[in-house]
Amino acid sequence: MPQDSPSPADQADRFARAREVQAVALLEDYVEMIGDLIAEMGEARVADIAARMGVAQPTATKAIARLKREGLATSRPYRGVFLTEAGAEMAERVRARHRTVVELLIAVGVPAETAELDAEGIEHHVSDRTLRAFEAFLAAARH
Amino acid sequence: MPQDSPSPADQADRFARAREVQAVALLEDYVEMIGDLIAEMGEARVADIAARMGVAQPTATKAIARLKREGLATSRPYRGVFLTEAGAEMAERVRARHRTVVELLIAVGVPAETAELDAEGIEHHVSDRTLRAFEAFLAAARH
DNA sequence: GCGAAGAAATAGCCTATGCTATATTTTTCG
DNA sequence: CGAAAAATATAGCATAGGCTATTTCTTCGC
Ligand SMILES: [Mn+2]
Ligand SMILES: [Mn+2]
Ligand SMILES: [Mn+2]
Ligand SMILES: [Mn+2]
Repeated sequence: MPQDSPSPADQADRFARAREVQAVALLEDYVEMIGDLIAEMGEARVADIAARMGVAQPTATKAIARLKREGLATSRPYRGVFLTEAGAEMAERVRARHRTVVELLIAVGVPAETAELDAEGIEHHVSDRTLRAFEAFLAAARH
Repeated sequence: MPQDSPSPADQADRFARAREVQAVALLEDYVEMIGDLIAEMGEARVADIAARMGVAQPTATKAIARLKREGLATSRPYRGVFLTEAGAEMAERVRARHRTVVELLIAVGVPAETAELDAEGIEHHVSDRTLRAFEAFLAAARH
């Protein structure tokens, strides 16, 4: 069955969706990781955020400005970064999805290291519907 | 098993990898789709490329300029776009990976429509190692 | 309490991707 | 053939996300 190709309009919608996802992917990674830092170290410093993201410090500062602009984080000059309620909620959701994606990859035979590496990018494109399917598959696999 | 968190350096590497993937994702989508157009219509016109990508025509023109710069496509003003050998090779690889990702998603219980939607973004983050795991899983699932 | 060190902010630059508006070229058709 | 229409290119603008260099603020240690 050579599954017929999508209509041009459908395909355009898919690409548009992928672009939208991309626009929030960076925010998701930042809030998840800032949540980690607060949990592990009690606070999230700009220097640590930059180090974990693998970017220069001004790059992290600019990203934090965007998080604040979008209501996901708060901070005062020369002080640590905190998550708003919305930010913390997003962090929790993103963290859970990340774990599920890694587990799903491992469950279908991907080596753990590779699963972690690929999941960092894949996770952002996993819709709620797909996430539920992953969870159901994992529940079934666990008997 | 609370799988210990990655070292900051490891995590930074993962994020860096995801950023690199992102930089080539757009090129991959363009070459795959240009290949489709050539196969279906005999040629790839800028207007059709823009329509399928869901972007304005000048946006497509600019992307084509980048494809040319990177040796993946050729074109002359007011004429169609063609893939170079490297471009055609990439298109084939990307097309195969796209199919495998969709099949894998369906195999673990994702509805076909959703699989197509999510795959458009996921595919770019699927490494060779993960792709091989997907293929092995699908082969096994087919008994 | 004060100066050095460290952390964060700011300035200024770059590329990639979007867009709209407009100019130019090719194609079509009366 | 030649004008109108269609397609493509170009100009100019915006935002996101990188960077380095420099300034400013906080913290630490004597
Ligand atoms: Mn991620
Ligand atoms: Mn993640
Ligand atoms: Mn894609
Ligand atoms: Mn694709």
